[in-house]
Amino acid sequence: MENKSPITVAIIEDDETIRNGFTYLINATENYKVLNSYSNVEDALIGLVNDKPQVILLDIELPGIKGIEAIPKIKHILPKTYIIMLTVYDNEDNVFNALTKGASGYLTKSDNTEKIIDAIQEVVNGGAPMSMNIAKIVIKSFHKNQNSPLTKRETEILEQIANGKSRSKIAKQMFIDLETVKSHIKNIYVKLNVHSREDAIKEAKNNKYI
Amino acid sequence: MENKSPITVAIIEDDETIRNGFTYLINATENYKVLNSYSNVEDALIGLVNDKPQVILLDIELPGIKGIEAIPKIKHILPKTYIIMLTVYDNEDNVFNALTKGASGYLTKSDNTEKIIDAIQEVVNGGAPMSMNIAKIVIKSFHKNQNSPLTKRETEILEQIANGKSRSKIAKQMFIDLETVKSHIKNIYVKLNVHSREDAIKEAKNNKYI
DNA sequence: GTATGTATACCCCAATACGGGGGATTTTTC
DNA sequence: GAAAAATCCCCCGTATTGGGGTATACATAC
Repeated sequence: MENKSPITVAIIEDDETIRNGFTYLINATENYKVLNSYSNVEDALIGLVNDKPQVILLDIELPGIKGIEAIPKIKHILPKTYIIMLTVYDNEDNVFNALTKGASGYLTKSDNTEKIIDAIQEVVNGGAPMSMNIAKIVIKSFHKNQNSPLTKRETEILEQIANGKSRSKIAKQMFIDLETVKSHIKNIYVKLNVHSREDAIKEAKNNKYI
Repeated sequence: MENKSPITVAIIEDDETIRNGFTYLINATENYKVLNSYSNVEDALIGLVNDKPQVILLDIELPGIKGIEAIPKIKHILPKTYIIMLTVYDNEDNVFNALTKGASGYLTKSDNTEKIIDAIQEVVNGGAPMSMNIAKIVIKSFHKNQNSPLTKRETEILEQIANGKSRSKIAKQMFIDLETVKSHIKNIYVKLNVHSREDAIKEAKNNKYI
């Protein structure tokens, strides 16, 4: 298998020890090759154009341009490159920001170092490698509150409101009278202790009622 | 370690071969015990009250009440029980429905059978076990379209609209004039070829512009 | 160095939607 | 059979909406 063209990787990580460690580990693995490693995003954006790696390991805590901000910049010059985030912290905002900006994987450095090879393989296969704690955060973000004060019908209507629908559209779509929708909305406002669509949506999303 | 109280599991799966296979596999593993297995949700809902398992393996394709509908019913009687979905299909809607209703894990049966033990362990540890293809679907749902026709400012405003904010609220919050917000919204409508907030939100979400 | 795109701001208008006040009836659920 | 949920009705004044047209400052691009 030694003739197979290797999976190419680039590393952006300011800690020299970690950077060299990963480089060594990856290069020591058959069919994997580190094309280049960078200590900051600014340098990386210049070098990556020539490297054209399949996978980039991207640290979040970097001097200058942060890892999160780097994602769209990298995607801009290398749209097909897979980005795997590396970090010591599992900050929730960072996780969702990185994912919405286009990261394909997210690993915390507490992971066994060897897992990085599996992660690279997985991402090349179209997968989405995540550390256990990251998977937990991601899945939890989907879970709805089982203790919503809203009834089923009220929840349905609030969801439609959150989709920007007017009362009359909601009425037509649900085959009920406009007045019924108004009644439900009034009840929703009382239950959530709000006085506008905006606040109702905010409150409901905060509490994961919708 | 044999004296440690085992992790208790229940199985809801209509295929007898699979059901018995999992039961055997789990019971054969130290510190794991299948309390009961059911071929349908109706029976399970009666028996589970006494079983009180820590983890439930729940098939999606079931006769009568489907696995997805079973989740809230199970959560209702056993709020602390972890539910791991089992299925042969990785249908997207099913994945998101199961997760919003409270499933903690999602495995496709194509997975190596032994992985079920790891998954049970992971879920008990507060994790979120997923098959590779499921992780991919979940992560992909976060990715935004990098080819949005909307400018940065337009995207910001459309996000606020999707949060139910009025033009005037958006103006105040962004420290710009109401008329400026109106101009942006007009441009958004032209670009997305829509004529209402509702359609703009729908179009933007469909294309993952927001 | 001029064209393009972006963000900003202004005016006018008619139609609709909104939030809040009150009350009533039927269907479902426990 | 009591309680909760879903349905429908009327009145009111204010705010919001979508669409028409126009204009300026600024940056970047080519």
